[in-house]
Amino acid sequence: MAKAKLQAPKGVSEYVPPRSRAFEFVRDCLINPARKAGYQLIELPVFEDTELFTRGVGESTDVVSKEMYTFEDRGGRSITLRPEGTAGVMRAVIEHGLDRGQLPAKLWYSGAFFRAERPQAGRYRQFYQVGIEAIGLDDPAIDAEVIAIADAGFKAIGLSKYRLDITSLGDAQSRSAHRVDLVKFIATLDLDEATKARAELNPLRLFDDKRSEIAQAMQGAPLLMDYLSDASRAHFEKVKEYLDALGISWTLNPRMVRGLDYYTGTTFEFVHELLGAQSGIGGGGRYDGLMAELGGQELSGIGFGLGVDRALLAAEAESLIESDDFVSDLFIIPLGELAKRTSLEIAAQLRKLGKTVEIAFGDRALKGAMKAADKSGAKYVIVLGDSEITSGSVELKEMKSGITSSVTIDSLITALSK
RNA sequence: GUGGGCGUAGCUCAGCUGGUAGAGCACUCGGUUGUGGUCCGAGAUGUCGCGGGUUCGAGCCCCGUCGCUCACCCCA
Repeated sequence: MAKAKLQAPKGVSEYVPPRSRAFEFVRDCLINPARKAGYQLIELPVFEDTELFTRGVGESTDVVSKEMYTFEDRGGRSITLRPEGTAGVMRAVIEHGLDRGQLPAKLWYSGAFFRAERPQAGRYRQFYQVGIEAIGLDDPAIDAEVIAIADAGFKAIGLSKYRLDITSLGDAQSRSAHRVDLVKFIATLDLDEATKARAELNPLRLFDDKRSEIAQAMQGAPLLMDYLSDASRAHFEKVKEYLDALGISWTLNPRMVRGLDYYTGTTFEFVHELLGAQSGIGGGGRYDGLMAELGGQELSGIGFGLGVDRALLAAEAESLIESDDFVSDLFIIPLGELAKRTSLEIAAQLRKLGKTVEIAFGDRALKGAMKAADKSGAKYVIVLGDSEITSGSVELKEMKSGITSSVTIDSLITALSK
């Protein structure tokens, strides 16, 4: 194409019809379980003070060190397009005193997030997540419920070819004991400079390296799971027990690593089998130090982020998406100027009563309009001309059967509701 | 940041050892004066990503460039 042609910025996900319908469906499936569990909407800005993320997410993470969209606003403040949801929710909870009321505070959100990465299948620079956060309760039962809510979302879509990985990162005590031994172990490995630097920032990251020589070398590394304090272990055992009781199958993955520094205790990840390299469709965990880190009270929290784009990709990979699940109740074809006006009135009436109504504007040939009606998937069609308006009755055609019946315009609503 | 693949109509793609573009789908109109799906006919749509080079001649070969895509690092 010519270079003057405008196009979307690199690596963003866009959803246009008809696929946008599937996107909407997937997103709603992921949101509804949270609503049913008493979580309430929190709608936040897509940009925040950069410091929120450097402090909240952690400077050692790739997300913060090289993937943030950061810029200066006109007042010279450093602003960043949100790369994830939890930090912003914590900020708002503290700012609005939601942590002073009934606990836990249970919130859900849905929207766009941004990371300046090299795009690939299932990884976009602007992507969509649905997330929840439960703040102020460290009962293992809520860990299980949070996981169950995510699972219910995926199941509502119809997904089945995925697994749930869980582990516990323990409390601060558990982690520092493990870290000492892990660092010692890593020091015995022969690593390139970049990997060494990464290990220094967060040695756990090496567990997630996909290069086979690294994975092999890490086989004998000490596992955090073996360093859990009694309290952390007991908490984690309970979580597993509750998941079993819920009939949610899980896989213990002691090598699982999450990319954000705030995670503690229970962490989990949903991995889909049919996706490419970016197979994580959702994940989350506890973040018991985050509130305090951001200047709030010492409150624990747990939450998840689910990838809407990836869940859609997964649904398509499992052939779950029906191409035409949207249908209008009625399609009106007006013939002439008066009919056009009357159509608008009829449509407005019926829409007020809850019907989905489309009108074929543009004075096209009747055959073309019928074709458009057919394509739209409308259940019924009426042709509205002068004779119909004067007589007050129309031929209501049921598209599927082709049968028409004569009904008065005033009784359309009852005819459509049959 | 690193590596591979690919750029031809709105979409999916074909285009032979170089001879200045084609199919299917979709779209519009007609066959059928105010009733869709099938069928038949007609029509519209391209600076072959862009720039340069080789050649009598480039969609095809060469160089550059931009874009897309997949993978690595990492993540939803």
